[in-house]
Amino acid sequence: MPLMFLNTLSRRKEAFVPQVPGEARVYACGPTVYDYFHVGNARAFVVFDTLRRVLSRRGFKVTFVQNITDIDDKIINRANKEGRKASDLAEEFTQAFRDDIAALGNLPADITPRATEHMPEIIAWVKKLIETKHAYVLGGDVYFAVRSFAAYGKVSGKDIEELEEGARVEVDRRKKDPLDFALWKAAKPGEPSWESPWGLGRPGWHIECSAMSMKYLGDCFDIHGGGEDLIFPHHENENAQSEAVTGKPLARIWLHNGHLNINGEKMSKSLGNFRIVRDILGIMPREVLRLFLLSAHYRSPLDFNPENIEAMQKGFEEIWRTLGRLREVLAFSPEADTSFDPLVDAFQQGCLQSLTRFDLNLDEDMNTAGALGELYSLANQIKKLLAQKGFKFSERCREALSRAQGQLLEMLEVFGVAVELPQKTQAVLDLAKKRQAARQQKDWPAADQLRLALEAAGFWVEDMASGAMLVIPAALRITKETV
RNA sequence: GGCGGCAUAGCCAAACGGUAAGGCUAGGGUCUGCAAAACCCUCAUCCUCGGUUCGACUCCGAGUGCCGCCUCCA
Repeated sequence: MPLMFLNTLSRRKEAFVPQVPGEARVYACGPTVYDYFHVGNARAFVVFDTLRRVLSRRGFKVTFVQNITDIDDKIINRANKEGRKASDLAEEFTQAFRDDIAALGNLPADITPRATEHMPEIIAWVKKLIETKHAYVLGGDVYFAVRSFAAYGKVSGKDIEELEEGARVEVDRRKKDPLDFALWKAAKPGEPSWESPWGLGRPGWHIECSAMSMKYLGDCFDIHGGGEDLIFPHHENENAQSEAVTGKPLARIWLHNGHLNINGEKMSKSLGNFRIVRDILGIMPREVLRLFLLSAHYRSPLDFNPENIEAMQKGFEEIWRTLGRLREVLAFSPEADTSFDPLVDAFQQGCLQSLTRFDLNLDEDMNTAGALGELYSLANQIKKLLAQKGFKFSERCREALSRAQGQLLEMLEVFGVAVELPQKTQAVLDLAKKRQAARQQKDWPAADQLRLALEAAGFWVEDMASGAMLVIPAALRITKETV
């Protein structure tokens, strides 16, 4: 079964067939560094981080490129407002982006090209577009002529004539066509600028992505991804300025994630209804945020609200608890009793089935929501086996549980969730020992007291029917302040 | 106005023609020194109306309702 993706370009599901067998070259649009990124941005980042994990899991050697736009109107505007140098502002938020994306748990991109470090490549592309008559110079500006590229509109499925009727932008009369967009902008006094054949200036928004993606991934790479609000004009323009020259689409498959809503409305900078990831990670575990962001199919809208987050927190705690129990139980010495072996067979089969379905879901247009269901299903099967009353954990059973533990961790890894259970300190071990002793002597007040002490130390206590006591690290939690 | 998407139980959310995963919540029960946890059981015929089919949540048409893009935006 091949990986399938719904390609924005063709509007249909297509099998993933990379240009170079066994390799996957992926480009995902990164941030414009003029502010901290918000949860809506994070959705895109997490979705495409998951994409590369899925591709890796499927055995592809992935090259993942994510750009950083560090020169742009918004950066200049904010810098001006704050009386700072644009480059300083960009530097600050580039670093913030790197910190936050790591805190989110994303794998670092293989390459994180910055626009300001690729001026020669960008200028070369603009020149090439002028030479091939797809662009023209107006004063110190250079524009792409959309009419020169017959397939303009193919990415977004828009009709060029319709677009013009609805055009809401104020039209620069000098342009040949209202839809023509800037490849190069002449610098205004005081603005950051670079030398070019057209005088001092800076690149337009779209050209950097074309220049950098093709530099690192080639003319026509495998997957290009971003939020659905980038389809037009950003990706449309990126493709136009590339394909006009190369004759090939910039990427074979274009993937776009749906928006993150907040109270039913798109979370966005301009609406002002955004929550920055930096703050959110201060009040909730990143594991919960990631699971939440992947709890709906990537193309569906997803609503960021306290109820949905709380539900995910509960689910995460179950998984955490299951892993905690496994750690405890696997530390027990094996029992000789093998009477439960038939149960073990069914258990192993069930686990394997969950894992298989997990992968099938991911193969099918990266259905993380379906895959998450299988993850829970596996966790439930483990919990049920652990809960067998009087169950003797024979060597065979322990092996099965251990395998299931590995499977669960594998699944979590695809979601970018690495559960690191805190180790029990000597003090905790001592408290646990004392509590067991108190229980054996039926000294209930002491046992309860010790349980409270353990809870204060961050560990849950679970008494098993067999008399054994599990000491499980308490799960990370959302702090009181509601999201 | 143009283009696109979505409508599944109290909430979230899968299923890509064969008779509705999973999570949260809720109710009932079992277990337990207590508490916690755990375990068991219960809870939808899939917006409306037509059509195609042996058979549709899944395909087609119409309607209704949301949402997004068409301007910076992940």
